[in-house]
Amino acid sequence: MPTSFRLDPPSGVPFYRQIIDQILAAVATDALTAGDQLPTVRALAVELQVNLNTVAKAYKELEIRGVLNTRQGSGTYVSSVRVERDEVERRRQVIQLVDEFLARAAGSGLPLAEFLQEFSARMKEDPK
Amino acid sequence: MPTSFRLDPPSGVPFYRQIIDQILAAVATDALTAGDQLPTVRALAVELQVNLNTVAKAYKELEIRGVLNTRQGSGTYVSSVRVERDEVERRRQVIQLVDEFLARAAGSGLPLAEFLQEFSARMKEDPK
DNA sequence: ACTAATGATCTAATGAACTAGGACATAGGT
DNA sequence: ACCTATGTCCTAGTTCATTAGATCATTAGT
Repeated sequence: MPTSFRLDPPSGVPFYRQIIDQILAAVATDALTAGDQLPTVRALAVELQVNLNTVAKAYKELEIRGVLNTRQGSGTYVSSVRVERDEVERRRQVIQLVDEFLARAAGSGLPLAEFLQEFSARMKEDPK
Repeated sequence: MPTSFRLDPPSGVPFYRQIIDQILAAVATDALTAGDQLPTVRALAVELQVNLNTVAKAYKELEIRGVLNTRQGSGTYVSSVRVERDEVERRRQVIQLVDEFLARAAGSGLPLAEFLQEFSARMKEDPK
C-alpha cells in the first residue's frame, strides 16, 4: 500500500479533490492496480493531517464513479475497471486545455478557429 | 434604451452574471452600441425584480472589463471599445466548447487529439 | 444654491461548499 | 460471543459567494 500522497493547502483546491486526483493519477500510472487496498480512511487522514471524513468523502466519490470499491469493516480497494487509463488521461488534458484557454483567450488576438487549430496541432505532436 | 432583459431563476446562474451575459450579448449583436445609455441600476432592478446592488454589481464588473462606462450621478453607458464583438464572440464559443467537451468527453471513445481535431474542423467551417 | 436622480459604499442575511468532531454499523478474526 | 478495525452517518463550525437593505457621494438640471 504505497502511499506518497501529499496535499497542497494554499492551492485553493479542496483537500478531498486533491485526494481524488492523486488516486486517479496513481490508478492511471498503474501505481495502483485492480484489487490493491488503499490506506484506511483513518490512516490516510493521519498521514495527510486531515479529518477522517475528508478522506471518506474522496473514497465515496470514487466509489460512485466506479473507480474504488469500499467494504465496510474491511477496507477500500481499487476496482477492476479497465477504462481508467484513458479516462483519467483525457480528464487531465481537458483540464489543462481549459486552463490554457481561459488564460490565453483574452491575450491572443487570434480568431477562435485558428486558436483551436493551433491547439489541436500542438497536442497532436506532443500529447504529453 | 430597449431593455428586454429577463432572468431565469431556476437556472442556477447568479442573477448578476445573467445580467452581464445579456448585456454582452446585446453589445455583440449591436443591439447596444457605443454611447448608448443603459437602464439605471434602479430601473433595471425594478424591471428584473432584483436588488439595486445586484444590477450595480453587474455594471461594475463590466466597467472593470472596459465594456461599460459609469458616471455617478449621470448613468451607465456603453464604452467605445472596438474589440467587443470578437471578445464576446470568443467568450461565447469558448464556453460552448467547454460545455461540449465536458458533456461528451466521457462518452466519446476518441483520443483527445482526434476529438480536438474534429472540433477544430467543425468550428472552422461553421463558426456560428 | 437647491434638488432630484444616479452610481458607490457599508453592513447584514442567506445558502452552499468544505472540513471536522463524535457516534454508529459492519466485517473479520480470536 | 467478543473485540478490533473498518467505513458510514449525523451534526456543527468556517469560509465564501450571492443578494439585499440602507446610506453616502456625485452629477445635472433648475
